[in-house]
Amino acid sequence: MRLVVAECSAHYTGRLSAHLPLARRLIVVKADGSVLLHSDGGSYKPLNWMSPPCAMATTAPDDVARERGVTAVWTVQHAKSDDRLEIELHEVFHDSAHELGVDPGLIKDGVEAHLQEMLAAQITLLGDGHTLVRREYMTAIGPVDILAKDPTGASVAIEIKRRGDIDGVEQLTRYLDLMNRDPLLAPVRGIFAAQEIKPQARVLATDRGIECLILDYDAMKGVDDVDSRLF
Amino acid sequence: MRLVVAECSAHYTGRLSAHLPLARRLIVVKADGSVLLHSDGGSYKPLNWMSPPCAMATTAPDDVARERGVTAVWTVQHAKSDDRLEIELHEVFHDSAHELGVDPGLIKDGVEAHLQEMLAAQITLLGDGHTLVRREYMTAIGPVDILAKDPTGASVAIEIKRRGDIDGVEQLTRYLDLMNRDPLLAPVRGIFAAQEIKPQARVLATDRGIECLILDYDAMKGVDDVDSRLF
DNA sequence: ATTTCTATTTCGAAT
DNA sequence: ATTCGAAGTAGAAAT
Repeated sequence: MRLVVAECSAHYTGRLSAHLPLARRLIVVKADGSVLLHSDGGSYKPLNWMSPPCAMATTAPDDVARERGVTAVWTVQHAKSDDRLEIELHEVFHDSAHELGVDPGLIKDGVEAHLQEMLAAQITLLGDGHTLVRREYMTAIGPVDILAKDPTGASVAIEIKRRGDIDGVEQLTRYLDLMNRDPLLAPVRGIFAAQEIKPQARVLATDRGIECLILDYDAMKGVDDVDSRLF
Repeated sequence: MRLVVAECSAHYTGRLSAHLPLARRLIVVKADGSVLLHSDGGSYKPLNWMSPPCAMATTAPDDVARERGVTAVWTVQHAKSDDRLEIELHEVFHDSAHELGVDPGLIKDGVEAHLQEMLAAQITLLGDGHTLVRREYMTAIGPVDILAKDPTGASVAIEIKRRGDIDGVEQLTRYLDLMNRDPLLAPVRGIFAAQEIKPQARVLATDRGIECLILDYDAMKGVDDVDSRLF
């Protein structure tokens, strides 16, 4: 990994064209050839970048560029597309190289799958008397997150999202349309369950007779932990 | 901006929990307090990070940690949420600070808006005899990208995307449902136009009687440039 | 300020 | 290898 702090400008052409005016920035050249151009603010997204696989060519500036104070030109070309990033370096304030080796990578936990597990284990959150039929109930157009039965024995299809927006309602609607054509299942009621449900999604769901359920991750996790401790 | 290359491990808790095992990495601390943890590969996304606004506290390791080779602990706490990133530093190979100043920012061009402009200007791409009614035709649930008329005088609603996927078809379907209830407009035909259309989206569109149109950005841009040159 | 939508999205899983 | 959905999405535009 090479770290360069320099006054520079940049030009990207590919999916779109973009220009970065002259300013002092951090340039990171990774071991795989990818390049990041970072300013001293914003978030983790660079101002400009080139993803691997790509290769960098360093050339001397032409006379016109040298007049403008350019000391070197880096052309980073993507290997598979015609994406290209051209960086004009002016004054260089820092330049160092470091051997980092391969990274073992990130280990995460706590996402949609976990919500599904916990709701399946705490199915009475739907109301007393509800029972779990199964998770990932398979239909012709894909798996429904949870299939349950309500106290009267009627089927309930549940779609789970971390953030409930309109797409999730559309998805559940397609499942319900299909499942309600199956005489062995029909009538199937729908529940849209998420940690947060956007107003537009709630309106659409309600309009289609789909119930909305807010999932409290921490509360469910608490119950889950208590359950685990009982063993 | 501070650049540190060090052997380190990290722990994030917030929207999820994640752990980063001990390895040599680049740590960037930006002027606004945000922190990025980069490995020597992958894409522009850091392995772990903290977005602004946030604050970093440096503490000495406890005895147990010092036994493990920890030389310092950085705790980065988000100012508005309870997101927290904890970095345990072991051996430090590089540590430097740089004044970068405010960045003028990126200037881009060539996106969906441009596709819409060009298609409006080259409306006969829909077929000879088509005429433009207007761009951003307003309906109760939002603006349709382009409203046109075909050679028979029938209305045509066009939804434009750079990448056409199932959501865009759903969106156009909602517009068509609504517009076809208006006796002054009905019948309204739909065209789904995009630089690329995913197979699933094409199937859904076709099933709903919506025509698919692939937009060739470069070809349209060429025509656009020629048009411009005529002035 | 809040919501919605796009992205040079990136990333991972499933097909 | 593709396709599809989720993201600690981030960032911009519209409300």
